[in-house]
Amino acid sequence: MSKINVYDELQKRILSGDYNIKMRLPTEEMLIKEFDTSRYSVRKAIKQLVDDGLVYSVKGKGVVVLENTLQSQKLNLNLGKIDNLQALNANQILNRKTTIASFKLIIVNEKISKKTLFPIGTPIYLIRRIRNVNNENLALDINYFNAQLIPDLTKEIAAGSIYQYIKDNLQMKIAVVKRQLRIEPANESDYKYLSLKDSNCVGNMISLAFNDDGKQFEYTESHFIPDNFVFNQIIQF
Amino acid sequence: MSKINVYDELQKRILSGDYNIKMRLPTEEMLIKEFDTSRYSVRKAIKQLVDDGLVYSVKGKGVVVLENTLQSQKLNLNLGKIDNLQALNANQILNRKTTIASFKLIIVNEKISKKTLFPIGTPIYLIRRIRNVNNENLALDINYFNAQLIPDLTKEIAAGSIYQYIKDNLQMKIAVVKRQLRIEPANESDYKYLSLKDSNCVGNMISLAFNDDGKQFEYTESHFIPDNFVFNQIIQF
DNA sequence: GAGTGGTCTAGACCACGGT
DNA sequence: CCGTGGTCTAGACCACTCC
Repeated sequence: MSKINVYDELQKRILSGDYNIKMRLPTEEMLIKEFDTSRYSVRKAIKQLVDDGLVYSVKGKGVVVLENTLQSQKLNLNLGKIDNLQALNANQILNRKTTIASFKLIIVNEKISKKTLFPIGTPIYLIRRIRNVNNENLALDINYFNAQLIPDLTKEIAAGSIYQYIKDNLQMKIAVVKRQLRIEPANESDYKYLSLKDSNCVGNMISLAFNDDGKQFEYTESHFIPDNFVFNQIIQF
Repeated sequence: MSKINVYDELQKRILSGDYNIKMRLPTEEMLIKEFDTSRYSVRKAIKQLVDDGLVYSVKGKGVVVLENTLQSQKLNLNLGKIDNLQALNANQILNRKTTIASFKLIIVNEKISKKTLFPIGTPIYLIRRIRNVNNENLALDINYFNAQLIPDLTKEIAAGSIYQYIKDNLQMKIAVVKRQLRIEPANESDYKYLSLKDSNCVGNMISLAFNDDGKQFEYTESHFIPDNFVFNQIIQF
């Protein structure tokens, strides 16, 4: 009999409501016995469930199952881990298209350096891409890629997935992405490129991406039209 | 000689640039020796640094220090852990005021239940509060508190901090808050209560709060005017 | 006081990166 | 191959909750 994964099994039970009545998980000791494993493994699984926002550990009390796990899970279809466009609601997108609005190789000056955190003098690809879904221009991505770390970019690559290129062709590992979201008045190019309709604001998601050498290889601003994306967060106290 | 905290010490060194040149932390074994502690404690400290977005662990390679830690830390003055208003940029707020726009005790109907996830029939306090900072109405909070879990609310309490009341008077522990942020067209009450100026959009931060029994005691929508708050996130791959 | 999760130690083996 | 971080086990003690 092969060992089953503690996390998968507990998640399944929680989501199917097996623990809803008493609002508690079995104690660590009971889980150790049931799954015939060590305390380390049980605690690792519980830690994952806590990160998912399904349960909460209380010292001296037990592991509490949060209410409305099923419904509030919908809140938590986390904006994926890959491409920036995935910040959009990815449900049944029928027809998506990427258009290159501009593609340049430039050198970082003081102004750009201040914004992107790239050192002055760094060569970078500056790419503006329009994300069209079902005939609406939902997002304008303004990418700054360090050309020393991400060399030989072309319009053709940019029309597809640059992240795919980074992983498959350059075999570079993406380690961490830091993001900040703000709401801003739409600027000239937002009006030009986005299907803003009556809105005069955009969401601006700023991303800094780092590879596994700790080097920042990307600064990106994604300008989104309202009503088309969500941003989730779980805070533990 | 009392033991120093591994996390605090490593964080201090990273932020002061001690490891920037080689972009690596010492190996776990070296840290175990230096701090005269167990591998568990060293790994716990590193885990915290990873969560802070300061470093990244790579198997077979080491713990890599991310570039621009100081600058991108600014990105990461995480929207605090307490009251919803802290989603605002909290720098040097001179003069803040809360005004109660409405205060009602109502019973959850089907429509409200669908939105708030409270069961139909639950008594709730429905409170609308205007957050005024330096003579601008920056946010409109629409709170739904389960009146069985948060009893005896008054306008006076609501004019101050309800979270303070929950913790100090009710001695209830807040366990988890799940949040979702969207951008929406401003509605009638947004125009009425907020200093929107020319903008016709608001940020809408939806919060579900749970106590340490796993019960959801709050559903809140915070409507913010643009340009006045940020939302941060760190994603590990 | 009994039972719970949180911290910590000591040790083993595995999987991956770079030489 | 060696050195790295990742996983896992077994066991001890601490801090908190609740009766």
